[in-house]
Amino acid sequence: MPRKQEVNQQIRDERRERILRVAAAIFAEKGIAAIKIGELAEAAGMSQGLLYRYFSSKEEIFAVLVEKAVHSLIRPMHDILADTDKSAAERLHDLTRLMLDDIQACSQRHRLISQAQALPGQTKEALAEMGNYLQQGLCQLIVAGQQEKKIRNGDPNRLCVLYLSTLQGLAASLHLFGQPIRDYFPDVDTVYRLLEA
Amino acid sequence: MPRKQEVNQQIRDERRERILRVAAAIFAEKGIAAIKIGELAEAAGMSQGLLYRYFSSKEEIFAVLVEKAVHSLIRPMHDILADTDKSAAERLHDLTRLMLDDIQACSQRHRLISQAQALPGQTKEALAEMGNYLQQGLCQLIVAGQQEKKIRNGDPNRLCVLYLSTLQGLAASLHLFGQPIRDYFPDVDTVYRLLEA
Amino acid sequence: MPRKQEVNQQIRDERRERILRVAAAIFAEKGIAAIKIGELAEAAGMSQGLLYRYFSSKEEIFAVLVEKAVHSLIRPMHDILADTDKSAAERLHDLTRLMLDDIQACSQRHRLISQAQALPGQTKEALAEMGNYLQQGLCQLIVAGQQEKKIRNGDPNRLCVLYLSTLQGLAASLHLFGQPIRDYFPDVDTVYRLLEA
Amino acid sequence: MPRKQEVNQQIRDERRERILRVAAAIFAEKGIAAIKIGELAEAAGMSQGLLYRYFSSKEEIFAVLVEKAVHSLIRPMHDILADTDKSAAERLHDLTRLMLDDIQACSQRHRLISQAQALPGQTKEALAEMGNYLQQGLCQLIVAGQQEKKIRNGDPNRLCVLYLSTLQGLAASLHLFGQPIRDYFPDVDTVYRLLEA
DNA sequence: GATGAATGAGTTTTCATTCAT
DNA sequence: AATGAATGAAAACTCATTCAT
Repeated sequence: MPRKQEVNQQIRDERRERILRVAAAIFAEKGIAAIKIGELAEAAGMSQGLLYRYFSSKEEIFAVLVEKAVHSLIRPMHDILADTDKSAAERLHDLTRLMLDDIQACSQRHRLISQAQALPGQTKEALAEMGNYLQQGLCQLIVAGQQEKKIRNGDPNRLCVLYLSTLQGLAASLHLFGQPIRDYFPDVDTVYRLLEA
Repeated sequence: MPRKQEVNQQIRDERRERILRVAAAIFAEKGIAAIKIGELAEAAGMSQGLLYRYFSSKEEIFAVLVEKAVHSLIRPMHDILADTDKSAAERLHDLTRLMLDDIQACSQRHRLISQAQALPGQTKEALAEMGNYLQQGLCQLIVAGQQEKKIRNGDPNRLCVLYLSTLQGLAASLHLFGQPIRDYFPDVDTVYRLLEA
Repeated sequence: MPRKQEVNQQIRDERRERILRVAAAIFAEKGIAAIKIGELAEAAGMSQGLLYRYFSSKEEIFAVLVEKAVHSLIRPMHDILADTDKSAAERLHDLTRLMLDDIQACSQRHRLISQAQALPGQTKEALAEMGNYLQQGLCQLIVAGQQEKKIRNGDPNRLCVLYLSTLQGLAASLHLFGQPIRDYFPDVDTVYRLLEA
Repeated sequence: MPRKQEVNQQIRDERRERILRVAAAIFAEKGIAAIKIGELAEAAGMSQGLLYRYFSSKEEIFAVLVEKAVHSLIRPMHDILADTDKSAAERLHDLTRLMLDDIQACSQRHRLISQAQALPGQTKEALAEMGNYLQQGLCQLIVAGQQEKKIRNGDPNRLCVLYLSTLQGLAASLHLFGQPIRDYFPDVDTVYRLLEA
């Protein structure tokens, strides 16, 4: 019955995803504190007991949620860094577009990160690491860009912090105020100007 | 003999402030969901019962906290708008400095706003109003600045959203990552550049 | 300063009465469980602390309230029993009128008695005693009336129970349903018919 | 394997009934104010948490208790009214017997009604409606009985009020004084005499 | 594997009573 | 004597987690 096992595994994966998706939705609507296991199980169309076969605790769900959010930030950054065909300035421009698009598509994912402080130490550390990774990668690009004379001068770390904070702020605003922000969401070039020489 | 009324009132005011201060501190450390009435009362050096003479519920404490945070944003904005002696560009520069200083001094206050979604409808609406007020005031200044040819062209609302989001993002980052961010906190001119012509 | 003491005592008496009056009013409106010391003190126009100089506990207030209600039932009964000039039948007729008038004037007082079970043992016993006293007195009158051939035959205790329950029921109904009952409140003769030969 | 749905429902129903039964018993012994959720849960042999799966609040338990009491009054009245084979006088006699028997069997149920004032507005209104229904039905019968010359003359509403109050009073007395009243509980004919021509 | 009833520890909230002034 | 702030014990209520079926 190897076929059966495969099917089983697929069902398991789907369910896991569903739980995470529903959790993200509830979080988006009411904040992290409002995620109740009961509500979550119901919204995911399963019993509470079953939910515990997929995650060992509520905290774990949060942790995975944050981890996924983190990866969705790291992956594009990684790709951009690896894309050595382009100039640093071009890559920063690409990164900016990527991020802005992603924020508009799923602002809650980004916002989730800013609530991670409520989580246990391990997750927080992972988060800090991710922050460092992002910052370091970005710094490299900025330094390279500065050498290309395409990126403005100044401490690259400062530029980094400003740039990343701006992105995070946009995600938060978008989420908190919704349509009014969406209507006036800044375009790539406006944000990129933060970095431009 | 009963205590004199004014003395009483003074004590009341002090206690109320203390509760809010302690709540803000706990929030800063562990997030809004972690504020337990018991812990709060203990940290404020009073019984739980007494705390309920000052606030009718936990929710009310949150609401007041957010409201105060909102006012601390609105007031400086208001002052800047009223300061008609200066040019629009100067005033925007001043506002930027004011905000950055305030964020560095009390990032949790700013961050609190981004957790307001957990609150009941009324508070959320007040928040949205405040957002509108800020945005409108800022837009006026930006339009005026554009006429002075000191502020870059483009839809003023878009600039607004970007500018305010950047500030909020800085507050969030500062809070979330702490010292690393503080070390590279951007200076006024770097942020102001978002607006500059 | 004997005059001063007299005045003081008068003030004390008035306050005591006021507390009881207010307690009775709250009870009337919301039931015995709803009497909160804080509310009571405020409605009586004094501080909670002062209230405790007049009554040592909430329970005591209830006890006194019930006791007063009991006495207001016992006294007329006593008077009627003592009024040996009239025939038993006449006296029963008088008693009926007295009771009905009193119920209409202050139904809550009567109703209070039926909530006395919530009170401590002592008060309950006093209540039981009062019940016995009423029943015995009434029985005497009924037996005398039966000898006069003016009161219907049958076990006098049974008649007693029925008669007293009817009065209590009228008080309860009046209180619970208010005006609709007041409009159709039975007259003396209709009730007296329960006893009449 | 999950329990079968019908079995589950049956367990639920039984538990719900048990809670109500225990609540009624505590009420009977100590009054409505004395019902503590903790005590209730323990007496019903379940945890407090479980109890809240059956009733959303203490108030709701009261409300249901009163509602059930009300229905147990309305149903027999309804049946009697529908029993058109008999004369009005016969039906009133039947109703009287029914009521007296029920009062002796479960006086607390009747007494509960007189504590309904402690409940929220909605329940109180339902109660008033029930009062009206009873009164109207009874009035019809009385008027019919008067036409049959079997029921005494006089305003039927007044007779109604007196009759229903008498029954309520008997329930209250029975409960408050217990055995002494039970020993001398009036028989059907004695009470019926209130109505008889 | 799946259910949802059951638990119980933890949290908020209330309120009679006391106490410093 | 008078106040009303302060207490603390008790109550209501919530919810993550476990467990019998």
